[in-house]
Amino acid sequence: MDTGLERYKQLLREKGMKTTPQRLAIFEVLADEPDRHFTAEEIYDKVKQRWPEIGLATVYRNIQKLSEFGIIDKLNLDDGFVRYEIGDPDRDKAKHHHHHLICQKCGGVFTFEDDLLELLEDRIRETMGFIVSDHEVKFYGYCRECARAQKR
Amino acid sequence: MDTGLERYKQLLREKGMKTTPQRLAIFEVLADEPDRHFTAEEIYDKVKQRWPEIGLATVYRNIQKLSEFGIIDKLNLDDGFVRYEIGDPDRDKAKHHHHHLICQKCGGVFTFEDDLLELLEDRIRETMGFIVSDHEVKFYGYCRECARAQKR
DNA sequence: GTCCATGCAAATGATTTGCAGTATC
DNA sequence: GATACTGCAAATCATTTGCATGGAC
Repeated sequence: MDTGLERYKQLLREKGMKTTPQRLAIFEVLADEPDRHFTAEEIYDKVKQRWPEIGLATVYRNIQKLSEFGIIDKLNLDDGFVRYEIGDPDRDKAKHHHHHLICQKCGGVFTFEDDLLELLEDRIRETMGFIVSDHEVKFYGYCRECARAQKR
Repeated sequence: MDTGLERYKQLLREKGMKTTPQRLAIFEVLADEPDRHFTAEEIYDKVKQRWPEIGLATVYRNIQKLSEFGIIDKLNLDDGFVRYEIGDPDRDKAKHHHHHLICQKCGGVFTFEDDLLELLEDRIRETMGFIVSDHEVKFYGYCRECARAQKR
């Protein structure tokens, strides 16, 4: 399975950055579980299983780079942590058709694919002259499970 | 002009909270400039002009309450500060038809009114069983001014 | 008079930074 | 071998909290 590792290595080379094992391990942790939304600390713990000597600062420094490169996406769930998830490997310059649904009961985070927002972005350009290049959309509410439990 | 002050006082009474001058001053700062997105520190500075003895902690404690009551809205622009703006005084239970456009060049924040998202929310309920009760939508890009400047 | 609220200072906790040693190219 | 990277510890900085005093009801 192509996890994008090679592409990542190449990108590092292009940028004059070195491919350290820690750096690759961090990437792999994110790439291995594309549906999770990792805290820096969670990434740290996960990487530590294979690289016990790694420091938390290294994780922070690298997720920052990863995020700059657009390889991972930042996500803020307003719980005091910045979270990260691996980006879609084959988005050229396409928008993220990817929103987050946050359950206010169980705290679960779900994703929803959609492209309705492009319509909205067109509308924004037309009426405001504002050119949208990215967006972040969060929906708060109750997931299927919790909504069902609530109804009784 | 009805700023909602009276309604706020009444709400405080109902909740068994006291109407201290600091508390009202904080509310007024937010209500006076509905289009601004205030940092806690900014609110503090503003209130300080009339109440020089006020403490920053008091501001934090009160905006937290205000936010719980739904009187002001939290807003995270990912710049390391939580921001606040006064909510729409006559939303009963209506959703916010109010999105934020953030210019990546000048840092300006604009608002855009729209109800297209309700369609999306219906779709989310139908396909995922997730019941949306609120949302936060941010668009990043270039404002009219900066887009124009960029083009040359 | 009771109880909530305030102001101050100290605590917290996620993230950043300085620096000396280490590994990659 | 030069330069970027790491790990550690210390620093930052927004926000929270403890506590004694003060004010609203």
